[in-house]
Amino acid sequence: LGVTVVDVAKAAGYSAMTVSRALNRPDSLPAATVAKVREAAAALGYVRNRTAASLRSSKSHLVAALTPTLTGRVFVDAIAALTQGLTDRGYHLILGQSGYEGTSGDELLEDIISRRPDGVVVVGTMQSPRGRQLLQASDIPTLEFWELTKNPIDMLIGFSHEAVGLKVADFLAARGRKHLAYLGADDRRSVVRFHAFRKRLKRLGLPEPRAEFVPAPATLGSGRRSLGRLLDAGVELDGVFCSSDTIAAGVFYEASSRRIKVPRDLAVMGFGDLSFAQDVDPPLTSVRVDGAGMGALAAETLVRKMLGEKVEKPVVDVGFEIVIRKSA
Amino acid sequence: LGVTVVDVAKAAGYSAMTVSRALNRPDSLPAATVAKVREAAAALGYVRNRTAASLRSSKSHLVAALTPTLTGRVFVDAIAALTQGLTDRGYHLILGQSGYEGTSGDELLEDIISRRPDGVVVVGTMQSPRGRQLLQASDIPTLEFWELTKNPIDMLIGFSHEAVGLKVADFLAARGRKHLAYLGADDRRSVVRFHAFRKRLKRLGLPEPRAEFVPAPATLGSGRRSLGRLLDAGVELDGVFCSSDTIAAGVFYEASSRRIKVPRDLAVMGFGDLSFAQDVDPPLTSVRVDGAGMGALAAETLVRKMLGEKVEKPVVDVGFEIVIRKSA
DNA sequence: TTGTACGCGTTATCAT
DNA sequence: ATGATAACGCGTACAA
Repeated sequence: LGVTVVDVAKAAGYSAMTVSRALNRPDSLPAATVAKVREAAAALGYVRNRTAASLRSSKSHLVAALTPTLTGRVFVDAIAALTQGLTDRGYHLILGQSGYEGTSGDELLEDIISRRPDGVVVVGTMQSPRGRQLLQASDIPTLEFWELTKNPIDMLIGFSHEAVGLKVADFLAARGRKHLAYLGADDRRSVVRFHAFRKRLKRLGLPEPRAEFVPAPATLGSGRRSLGRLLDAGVELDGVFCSSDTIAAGVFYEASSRRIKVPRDLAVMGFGDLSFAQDVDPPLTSVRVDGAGMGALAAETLVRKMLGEKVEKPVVDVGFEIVIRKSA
Repeated sequence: LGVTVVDVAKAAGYSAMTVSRALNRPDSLPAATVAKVREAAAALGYVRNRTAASLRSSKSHLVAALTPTLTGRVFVDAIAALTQGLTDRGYHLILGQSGYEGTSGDELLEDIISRRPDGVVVVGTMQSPRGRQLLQASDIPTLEFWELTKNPIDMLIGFSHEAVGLKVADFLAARGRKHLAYLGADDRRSVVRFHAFRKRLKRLGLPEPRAEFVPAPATLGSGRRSLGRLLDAGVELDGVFCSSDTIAAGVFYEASSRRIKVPRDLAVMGFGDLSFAQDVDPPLTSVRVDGAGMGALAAETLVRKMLGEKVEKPVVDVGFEIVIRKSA
């Protein structure tokens, strides 16, 4: 592994430069030369050193992702697609978790920048002012991911959690539901959906919705218990909007154990359209978000920018879709 | 961002070397010197360049993870814990997905090695001979993760999928179940569990278990349909072992819709002990694996090795546990 | 088509 | 306690 281009050059009877060229841009040399170099490289077990290459060319071919603790199926799909898209284009993804409070977000960011990534994906949005400044000063192409926000640093791919809340409120209201509740995790995006949900209901002249929040990540059990609490408190209810399909599944269980019929007595909406949504009883009406698609688009967009091409649409709202099944 | 140690040195009235020392090993200098250097660095917005540092010191502080397409909750927990453990110790994780067949596994590996990671985590085990050779030749500390195998390259942290199959067979047999089936995804580890399961049943003199495999990742729906197929075929059944809790949930649904009582008529065992296992009806008996614990241990072990310390137990079987609830 | 000289930013090493 | 020098391995820029 201590083999360098110079060693390969000697073995092949060329100079280091020719080796470099043969390996990186084989088209610019006679096939014969390339062949000899490749042979020598293989014989010596040469593996190029991208650290050195990065230093010299100031291109790291590295993209850093800053994420809160990864959780949620759709989200994992998105990261997987992002990773794949980058890998396919010759980039590697390095992961930085901003979730835990061990390192402050800004420390993490500086840590990341010290690697001189060619691009950065910020999941959620960069809150800290110093962080934003650091990113802009470094003029590293930056893409915010997952949620639409008002002042993107540069590129942004996501969907509007507020729009979700509004649309679901309309949807349930249009179906004649009046006494609604929101059951969700307490992460920020879920809270945003709730506020929009409430706001729209108010505008529609419907009663203030009840809300039950539980610590993320929400589980089936917490959904079950959330509904239980509401019902035990005697709250009148004919529809619930859950912050995840998992919670909705819990609602199904609790409703069933109390002989409450879905959707007759209670309309249930989930979020995420997980794979099981179509297979539960009744099939779950949910909000679908294309995580994998977002990840792939993010990879493509970011790479384009990193290559210096112009990105025609730096901000993309990928939207969402209400998948209507039987539960609401 | 073009600020270098030399710039900081000038501003602080020292040499580049002193700046380097002040930033990296502050203890080795007078506090006053360190303070001045820090001040100058902050004023100039200096962020160290680890690419250059890596090249010179041949320590990248990078760990590469080679994973099949990430799927499964427990598994994601493990990766999250691994990332966190490494980050806390000053390393970054770079992700390489071996799942997709776009790049061959070996290409991916060479790509990874070109970054000169200080350590590599192979999820699952390195199959390809050339891959193994590449890793051993490079003498990069390597840790195989997730499943116990016979010839680890070096370090290994995981559990025995074979042991799971055996133990579950014993468990169901001990409870008097005789006509068993295995419902699972077709990934390799699931298949290993099945073979062990069958082998042990045979030794116990029980009938050959039926098996239904579906393409990974398995969903609730596929579990539901798998059971349906067996039942439609008139197979006699008093117990099933599922390759994931998700499949088991599907079995619950199908059983319920056919008026089959769990566990009276049918014992159901899951795998993974996902968060919902305790909240379904009846609570699901499952095999628990401590993903987060494994990830944390892997980080600790690998870092120890990378620092040149001796790793007393290079191979750790973290085991598993059957969590007995009501479904079996 | 191929080679030479130099520099990327840092740190190891030896000196003072 | 601090500095001078060189070197890590590669690619840019130019030359031949």
